[in-house]
Amino acid sequence: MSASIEDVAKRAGVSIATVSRSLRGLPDVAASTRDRVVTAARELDYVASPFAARLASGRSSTLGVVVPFINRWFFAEVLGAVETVLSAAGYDLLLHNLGDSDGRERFFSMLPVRKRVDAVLVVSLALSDYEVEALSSLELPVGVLGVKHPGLFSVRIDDVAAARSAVRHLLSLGHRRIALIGGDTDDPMRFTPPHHRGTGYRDALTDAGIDVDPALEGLGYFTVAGGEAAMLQLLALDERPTAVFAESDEMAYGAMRTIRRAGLRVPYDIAVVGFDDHATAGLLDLSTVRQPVAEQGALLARGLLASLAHDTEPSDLVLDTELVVRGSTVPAASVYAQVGSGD
Amino acid sequence: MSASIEDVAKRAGVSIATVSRSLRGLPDVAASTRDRVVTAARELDYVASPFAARLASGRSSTLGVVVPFINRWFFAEVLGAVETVLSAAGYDLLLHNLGDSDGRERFFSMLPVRKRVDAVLVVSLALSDYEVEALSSLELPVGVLGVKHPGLFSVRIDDVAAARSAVRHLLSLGHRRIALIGGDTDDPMRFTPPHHRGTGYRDALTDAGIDVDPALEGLGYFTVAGGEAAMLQLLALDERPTAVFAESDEMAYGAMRTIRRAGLRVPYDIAVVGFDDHATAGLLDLSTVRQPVAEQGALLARGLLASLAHDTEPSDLVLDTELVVRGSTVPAASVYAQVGSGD
DNA sequence: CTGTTAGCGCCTTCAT
DNA sequence: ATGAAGGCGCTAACAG
Repeated sequence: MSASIEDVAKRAGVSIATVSRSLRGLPDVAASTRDRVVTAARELDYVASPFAARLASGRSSTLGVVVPFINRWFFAEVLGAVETVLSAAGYDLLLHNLGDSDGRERFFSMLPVRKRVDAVLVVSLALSDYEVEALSSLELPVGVLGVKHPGLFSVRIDDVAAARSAVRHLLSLGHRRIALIGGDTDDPMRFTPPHHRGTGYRDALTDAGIDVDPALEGLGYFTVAGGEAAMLQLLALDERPTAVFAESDEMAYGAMRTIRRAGLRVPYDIAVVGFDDHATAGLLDLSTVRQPVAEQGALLARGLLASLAHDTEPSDLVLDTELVVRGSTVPAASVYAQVGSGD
Repeated sequence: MSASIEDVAKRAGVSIATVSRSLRGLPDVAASTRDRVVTAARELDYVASPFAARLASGRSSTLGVVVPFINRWFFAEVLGAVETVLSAAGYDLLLHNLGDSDGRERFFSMLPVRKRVDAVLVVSLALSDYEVEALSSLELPVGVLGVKHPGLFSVRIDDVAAARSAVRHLLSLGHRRIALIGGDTDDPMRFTPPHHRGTGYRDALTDAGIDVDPALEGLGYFTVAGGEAAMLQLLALDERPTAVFAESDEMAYGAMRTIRRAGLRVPYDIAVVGFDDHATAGLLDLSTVRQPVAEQGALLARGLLASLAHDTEPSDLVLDTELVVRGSTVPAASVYAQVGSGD
């Protein structure tokens, strides 16, 4: 077996208590003593057994991170940022991927993070009362990304306002018949974005005095393929839209593809705005709403770590988004005429 | 605090040893006793403290998973599959994302998984001797995905053969001037695919009696943007290629985009083959080499778990790949003529 | 089949 | 500034 604290103590000629104090950087240790201990530890290639330390201290230096689908761009991006923060702080990251509603149910009923993490970070789930209660029963700091819950830490963007700004952009270009490609608000996994971004879309239209037309709202399920299919339906309408707001860039990609396949041009026949500013949005010249993805994850992770260190109160942080106008949006065809007539 | 094993023991009227045995499903416990214990545990909402259990047993029921970049499609896909297997088996997953060569260096020198996992799973890294030695020093089962190392478990595909089949496909269509868009073989992160797939490309050409032309090998860095840039250079050649083999679908997407932007047609002016059968390859009608991504992760995870359970010997599993021909590859223009002339 | 009893390796008072 | 000693909560012989 590898070296234990006692081996180090013997080699340094001190007690195990002093070894513990020295190696953890606690005060009240003579510099010379600490040096001897550190040297001995290095020579023995010693690292403390985390389990023994956790059992004795009650702290686990571990964060539980819960994501709905690890293999989607947004979640992977968040996870990467969280991992960076945690590993820099010497924390372990226990990963839980829900996958589907069964996995979700299993997670919240079993709570596999019980007695093994100091805090939990949940990404982009609209939590039910039951789920919030389950998390609260852990009596740990809990952070949620994307939603606000009383008593929980949160970092998010204002999805409603962000969506509104995207649709307003289209309105300002003269578009009046604007479609929505969104997620399923009845999805069993209950993501937060579909609700909020859909609301922002409708708000913007209403504010502009335009009636909301349910026929213009397609379901894209946050995938490229879904965006493609949704756009196909929209093109089949008697009066097709002149612009589309997709609740994610990936759905926007699908929509653009369908539009072009139908022999129409983006943006001249149909303008498209996405949401996220996904890595390839620039390449595809897609106008979109940029949100700070990694930053949300990093800030939430840091907030939780800070709370563990100083017992801070739950906070709610709302980050800014930014409309990025690229080539996929231009004035509606109808506007050219109006402008030409000097309106 | 929450209930401990002693609370359960008292409530069930047995000793803590019996509680331990009952709850872990060990033999030699009377059914009636076990029932009482299980009931008591449920009533108290008891779960064993993993740290105490780990300290006492020496087993951690935890796997360390190391990925180069969590936010790339391939790794996220693998990670998802691994997580599914582990959580089903009651194992915890400790995630380590290397990110860059600094992170990599840090991981292998500090070995933050030390004393906290039962096995380690490393994804797609060409390990240096030093790194293999570091992993071996853990004296744990180690699995690597994508490469073979003596003494380590591995699951992989035959990258050389797979790449060769893709290039052969182009050759069989009559293409003679075939470009490669690959990863940087000098990349400090040293992925395994660039080496092997590049070799397969060159082998296929050589086998067909075609000289390998370094000018036809572009660097796409496994990103869409990189593929785009590499293709731009290839188009600038005096004699441009009639076909391209990209070592990943994402690079192929970039290449296709550049080709079209240049006013050329895929596949008629330039045929494109990718690698992976990425989720959107079908949508983009890209011919490619399908590899079982999630399956590789799942099999490796299961192999490691099996090794923990039965102390099996390290195994090396090579999974099949499959050439998926779609619309991005057709016979070279030159071939039409030949066919037309009755050749 | 069940109970007793050492540890597992460290942290943390409490003394000194 | 350092040491001694009692847990932390469980597992794993060993008895019986």
